[in-house]
Amino acid sequence: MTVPKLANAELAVMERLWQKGAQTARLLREHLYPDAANSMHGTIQRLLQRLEDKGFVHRDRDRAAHLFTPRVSRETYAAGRLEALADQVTGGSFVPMITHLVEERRLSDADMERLRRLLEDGS
Amino acid sequence: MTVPKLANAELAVMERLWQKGAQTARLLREHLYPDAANSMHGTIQRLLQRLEDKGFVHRDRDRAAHLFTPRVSRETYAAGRLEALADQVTGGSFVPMITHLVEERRLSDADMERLRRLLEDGS
DNA sequence: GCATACTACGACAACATGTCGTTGTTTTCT
DNA sequence: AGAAAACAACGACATGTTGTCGTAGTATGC
Repeated sequence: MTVPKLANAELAVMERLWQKGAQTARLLREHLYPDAANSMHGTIQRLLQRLEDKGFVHRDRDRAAHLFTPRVSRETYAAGRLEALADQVTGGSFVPMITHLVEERRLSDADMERLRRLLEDGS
Repeated sequence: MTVPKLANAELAVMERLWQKGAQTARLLREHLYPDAANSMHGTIQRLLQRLEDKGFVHRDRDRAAHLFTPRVSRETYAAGRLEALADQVTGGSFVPMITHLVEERRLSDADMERLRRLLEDGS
């Protein structure tokens, strides 16, 4: 699997990193668990370690409190999961999924328009 | 969750049902576990029951050996999962994912062409 | 009526996930 | 320097899901 799947709590951490770019474990905890049961510190550490193992974050050990940076962009993750989904369900092609969405009018007009432009000239 | 996520073994059953349209538990077992440890019968039953619980198959009890029919099409499932993915990762929009795929040239020329036509006139 | 095939379902091992505690190290404050 | 606070590393565990298997009961066919 090129892009491993993330669990909910892991994704919540990545979400914050995608927004902020670089955070310490403490900052992440304060945002994700505001009512701060202090035990949650260990939880964040665990999640960050697993994310590091999976190659999703870079850990900067220069300072006392490590600084974590996303290594996989949201777009890369999303596209990777989409590829995995396509491989699993539609033999690797995305068209059937998109087709179905278009037919059921699940795509907004704005989305349709942006896709058109994207496919026309790549702009 | 509108379209529940299926586990691998469950998906393998649906895969067969999508191809064949209607199958008994026995037929499914013979295809999915050809080396037929007979115990696998219980496994198939369990999987089918869970699929029924999730609303993915219809169970026809008229005959002795129940006949199972898919209730959710492959396209509906794929699109549903895609929606769930979009909700989870890109705030509900599909465009960022597709954009990324196009930019990385992960879409075949044929797929690009089919998408263009689809968006142009819905054909 | 008996053997066969099937359904229904409880149980379990394996695994992933989220949480928490402990231990040792580094930093900070006085 | 020395105590207190913050932090990293990691083992442990409860929980939920998944795939598998066994058993008990029921229907079928000979």
